[in-house]
Amino acid sequence: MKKAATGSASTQRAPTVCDIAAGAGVSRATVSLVLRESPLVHADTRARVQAELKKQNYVYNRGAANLRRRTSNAIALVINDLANPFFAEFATGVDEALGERGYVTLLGNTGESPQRQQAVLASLMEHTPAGLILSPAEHSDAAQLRSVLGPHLPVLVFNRKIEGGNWDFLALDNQHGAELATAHLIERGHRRIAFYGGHADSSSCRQRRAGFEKAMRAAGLHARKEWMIETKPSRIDSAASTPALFQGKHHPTAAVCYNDAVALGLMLGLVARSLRPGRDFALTGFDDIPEAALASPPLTTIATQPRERGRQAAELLLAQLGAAHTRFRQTTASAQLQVRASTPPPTCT
Amino acid sequence: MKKAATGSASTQRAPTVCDIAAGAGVSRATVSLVLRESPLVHADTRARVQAELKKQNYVYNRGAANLRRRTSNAIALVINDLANPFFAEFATGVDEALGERGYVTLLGNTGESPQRQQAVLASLMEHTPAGLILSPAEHSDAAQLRSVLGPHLPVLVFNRKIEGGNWDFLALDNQHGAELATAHLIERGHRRIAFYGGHADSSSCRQRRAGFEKAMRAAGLHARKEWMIETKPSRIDSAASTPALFQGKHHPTAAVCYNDAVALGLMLGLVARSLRPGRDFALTGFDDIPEAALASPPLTTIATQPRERGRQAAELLLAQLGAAHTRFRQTTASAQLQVRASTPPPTCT
DNA sequence: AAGAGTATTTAGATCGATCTAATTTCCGCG
DNA sequence: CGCGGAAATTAGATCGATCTAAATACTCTT
Repeated sequence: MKKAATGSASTQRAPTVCDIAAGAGVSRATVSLVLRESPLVHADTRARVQAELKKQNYVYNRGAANLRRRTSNAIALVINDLANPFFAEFATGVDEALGERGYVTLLGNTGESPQRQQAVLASLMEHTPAGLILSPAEHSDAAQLRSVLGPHLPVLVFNRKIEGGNWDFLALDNQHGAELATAHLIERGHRRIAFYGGHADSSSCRQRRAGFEKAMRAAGLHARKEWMIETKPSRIDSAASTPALFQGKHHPTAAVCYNDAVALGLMLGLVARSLRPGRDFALTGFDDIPEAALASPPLTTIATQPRERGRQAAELLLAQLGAAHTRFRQTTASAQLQVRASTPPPTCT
Repeated sequence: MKKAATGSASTQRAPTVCDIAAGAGVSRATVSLVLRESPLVHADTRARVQAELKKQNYVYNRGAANLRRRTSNAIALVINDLANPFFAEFATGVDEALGERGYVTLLGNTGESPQRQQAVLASLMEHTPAGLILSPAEHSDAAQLRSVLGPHLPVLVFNRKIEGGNWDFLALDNQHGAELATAHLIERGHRRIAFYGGHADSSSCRQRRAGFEKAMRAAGLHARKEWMIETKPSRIDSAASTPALFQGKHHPTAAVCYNDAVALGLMLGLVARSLRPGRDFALTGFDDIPEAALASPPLTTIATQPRERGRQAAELLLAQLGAAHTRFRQTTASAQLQVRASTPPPTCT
């Protein structure tokens, strides 16, 4: 009510616990207790302090609090390619789940550059985050990472395993996913099936190939070397590499693609050869990005639910914060087959 | 080299200026000066301190520094829909530009909810960011925002003007963009053109409609009320609303769509009616999201270069930090017409 | 009405880096 | 050799909230 007091506080600088304490006629300590909702303070006092907080439009200063508390409510989230819808969805899920639990997201994007990743992490570490969710850039080095992160920071690695890094890891079930896709094609009657796209030296590609081979073996089929084709995991390169599928005497009638981007590229490449995807040739993707459902024909794919993975990553990390960390653990998120029109039976047997 | 010293520091807790000072035989103040690259300290001393910093693997504590300095290097970035590739690209651009200038991004996502926006902003404000880049949720309230943000925080609003908010504003040239798209269709020979999609009460939709009407008027054509169709700005709802275009006696031969998502949805809706987009019906989008180029047919659209806008937003905000803020200013980013195959001339006139 | 026991409040030190206002060191020159 | 002034360094207070340990205020009980 007293204009002078309110006025001077709001125009000068942000009010502090001191100002509130003075206004409410209590000590700083009491104000601090109210802020942290301690049951120690008397209901009447609490009410008086809270009224004063509102009156002075107080905003809590986490930085100051963290200094003494030695723990913060910020979680660093470092993404290898934020512009990729898959990771944007993942980031959305992380931020959503963290926000619900009262945490704040410190964002960094590395654009697949390990150098930039080091720089970004170093910068974020200065803000003493309580933990880190890292979707690592390709060819990340465990030793380098450990040197920026220090030995104590709770870390959850997503998507790509880091060789020699003992951090908790949330994996997509690449192998099982590819197995499902392959089995689906086999069930539809395909016998000559290729595995198309991806870098064979990336762990996710190796795992998907393994799933493919396992399903083929289980059906008594042979996974031919010349039908294991590498491409960059991009639409463009995938489209350009299409001819590699049709070089020998026999051609495959279907392909399990490394991911949706590759599958969509392959569709373009097929069209360019006057083959109609979903008619003359069957193919599956991986990820279930939004476009997959809208391609023509709609793409049969493996759904990984990136937003859900983001939420899961956040929860795994927060769980790690609570408990004393024992051993590092790996979680594998299951993937589901999403059948659409791109996987008809073969036309000629 | 002395294992005991190094060991005890690294296993106990993070080293502070004190530890470095002790190790290098100087005072905390000197270490602090070295950290801030002050020219006051002697070259030899600087070298000695820096060696010690490296030796103890020191990491700067921004929180502590900010407390005294009353300024931080964190910028809050709050996005209305991070899962949308347009905003994901925007966020990528912001983070990129901020990172280059030594700033760190505090991320928040609101999912178009003004309530969540208030909560997210309140939470981020506790970290005393140096500024805010806000892509506001629909129906954001200026007064509410001002109450969370306080009167002094440098703010840059992106994309949606907030009624009654005196903040710097980076706008897309919605009107001119829509004008370009419309003029392009007219130039191709279309006369019966619809404006399809978006919420008529959103400012960006109003502006795009205004551009559409302006171009129509300029060509002596009439923008029919019944061909101004509202949909949610999503693919699904757009596809479902397609029949609205074909109700009267006369049908449009082309549509200027609110954005790419709407245009891609409309394509689906057309196909469902056995109309071939890019053959029997011409349509344009807005945004030039990556999918636009890969749709079939590839979509003629208005390119807004979201990543570039992100960089621009970051630079505008940082400029505002430097100078004493005078008046609030509006910047309008130009948009370019990107012609692709979705806009043929009309089949029957 | 005093004492035990609980409930509530608080003074003062503390977190880690920075700022202010010195103090100390260094140098050249008379 | 000592003095002035620049260069380099530093002790101690400070930022805002929290913690510790102790003081003060209640409530019963007898």
